[in-house]
Amino acid sequence: MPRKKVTSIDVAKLAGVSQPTVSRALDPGSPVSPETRARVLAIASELGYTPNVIARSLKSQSTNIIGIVMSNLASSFFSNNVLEQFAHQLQALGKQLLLFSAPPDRPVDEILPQVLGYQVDALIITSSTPGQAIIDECARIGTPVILFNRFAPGTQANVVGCDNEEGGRQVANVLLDAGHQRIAYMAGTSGTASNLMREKGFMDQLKTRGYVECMRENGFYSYEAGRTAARSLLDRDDPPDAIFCAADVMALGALDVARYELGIQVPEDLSIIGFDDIPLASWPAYNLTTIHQPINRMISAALELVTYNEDDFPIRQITLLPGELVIRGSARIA
Amino acid sequence: MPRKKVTSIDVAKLAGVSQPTVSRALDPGSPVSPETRARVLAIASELGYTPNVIARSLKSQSTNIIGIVMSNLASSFFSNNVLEQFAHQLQALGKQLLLFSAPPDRPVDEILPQVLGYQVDALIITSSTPGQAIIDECARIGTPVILFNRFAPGTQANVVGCDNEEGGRQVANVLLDAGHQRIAYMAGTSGTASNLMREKGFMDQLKTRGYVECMRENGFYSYEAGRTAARSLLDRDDPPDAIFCAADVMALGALDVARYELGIQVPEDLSIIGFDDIPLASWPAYNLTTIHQPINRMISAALELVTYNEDDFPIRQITLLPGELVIRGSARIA
DNA sequence: TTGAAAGCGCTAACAT
DNA sequence: ATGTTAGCGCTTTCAA
Repeated sequence: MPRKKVTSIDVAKLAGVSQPTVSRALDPGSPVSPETRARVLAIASELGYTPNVIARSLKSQSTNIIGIVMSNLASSFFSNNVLEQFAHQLQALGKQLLLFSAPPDRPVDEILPQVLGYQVDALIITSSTPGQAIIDECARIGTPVILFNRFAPGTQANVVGCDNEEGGRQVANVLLDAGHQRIAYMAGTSGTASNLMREKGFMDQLKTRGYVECMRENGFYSYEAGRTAARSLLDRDDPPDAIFCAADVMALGALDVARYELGIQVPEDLSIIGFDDIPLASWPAYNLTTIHQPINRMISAALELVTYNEDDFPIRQITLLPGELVIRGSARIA
Repeated sequence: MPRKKVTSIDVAKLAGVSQPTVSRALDPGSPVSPETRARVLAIASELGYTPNVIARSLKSQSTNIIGIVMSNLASSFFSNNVLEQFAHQLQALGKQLLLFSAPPDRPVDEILPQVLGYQVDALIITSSTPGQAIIDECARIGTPVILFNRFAPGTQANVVGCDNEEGGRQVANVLLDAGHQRIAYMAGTSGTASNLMREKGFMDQLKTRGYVECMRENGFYSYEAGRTAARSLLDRDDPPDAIFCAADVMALGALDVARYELGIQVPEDLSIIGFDDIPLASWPAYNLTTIHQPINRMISAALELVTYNEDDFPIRQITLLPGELVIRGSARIA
């Protein structure tokens, strides 16, 4: 038995037809006589023939492959949900995901040329923001780029995300409304648009309402970073009575440090609010008050951009969907 | 500006060389005069030329794409770690991951032909076990298949996994050693090899040591299923004083139900032991005693199979790496 | 309805 | 060291 894939030529020979006829028989839209089609399909299935998608792509200039660039897959507890949703929805459309895991310390631009080499039909980027050059190149060759929860000021890329800035403002409001006096912001991975916008909305709104001396601690989107940042904040002489964490996973770290390392009562002595509403946030061990990202609607919006017609291409779209405060038990608020 | 990818022909024209020379200039191993190579590379980078991997694959019969089939990406808290590791390691080898998310309720065999259509160089399967026909087909065309923590009795596929059976035995031993009287097994997703083997090792060892009346509850690899199963077990007239959960994520659900719904002291009144050692297991809110899966070594072993030489193909390999009991605070054991 | 022919962009064999 | 030629497996004109 030869180590060889079955090709349409093999099927054609056995069926006594030409090779293109095999192609047509497999394409429901093509005109083939019912008998021929039946015979070809029978032989194809008998031989276990599967069309070579690579060859088809070369000819048809469309791979049905969507490139997705992520980082934090293991640590954020948010990306994995996003990824699974994308995978399911795209598979239903007959499209596949080519996954690129971006090291958080290196610019995406280094791996994007590689991704484009695979002739992906679209590119979803959920890690850091790519440079202008790459985005221009994608526009030139007609490859849609969707920044998912990433914002690239001044570029032509499409953006789908949660309205992070408004989310930050909401948190500022509820904390001030509840009478918190010493408020802190625990930042996420620096340079990410999500962190920038959440911080901006939060800080701006605090200032607007006359609260200016907000504490701040650098962080990173991970549980451990949340723990570290929480220690810094809570060891101060004037520790905060409320912390807004840029992501749920950091908030969980902060909660654990407060409760199990420092013996601080949450929410009695300290309010903690997160952002994302990951599944863990609702578990009773945490019961985290947070801003819910409308992930289903965000995915749907992204998918529309993935599949839009090339003619629509030059239209740049920015879709920011509102988050929603989910009140649980980690914050003393009205 | 034309909506068209730059091809090697474009580069060739501008450089005043033939198209194959462009190919050679980009391949460090090919003989090209230094001056020519420099000129070609300069022009290529100026035009933003990226080789078309699809075309290359068609010719070279190797795509550098590895197919990976997963389910539970969002819910298990284990798969996402596996996936990220694979992605990183494979990228370092210049290979990419084509991700297929398998619906848990449908057989993998339905999507595998589709995967093979992409001419993947290897196939990693971490969801359910594929049928014999597909595995034979892969063997015939020389595509390595690696079952990751899945076991297909009687097939020729390669297997890499944790020694689940031995892990189950270890748990049986420590629970009996500590004098537990009413022991229960909380099963994972039925039909998965991991669940089968863990249960077998556990039950067999209990019996060997004279304990026969082990309770049992059906479950599924998710937090919610762990909660549901825990309620069933703990609502019994003779509730268990120890539960071995087939996966950490179920154990976390069980812990939360015990503590927050039923007010049961863990580990004083109930011992809970999991399997996997996911990151959450070490968080102080859970502090779960569990069997650690040697995920790094499992990934390495799988990667060796992914990249092995075709000549080695017929050698089937089964690699079972030992897990390790990690003693934390959720079980009253010696 | 079907077959013949061309070609997607690249690599590999051969020739120079 | 470089150019010429062929061909990977498929889809897509174009004829018949």
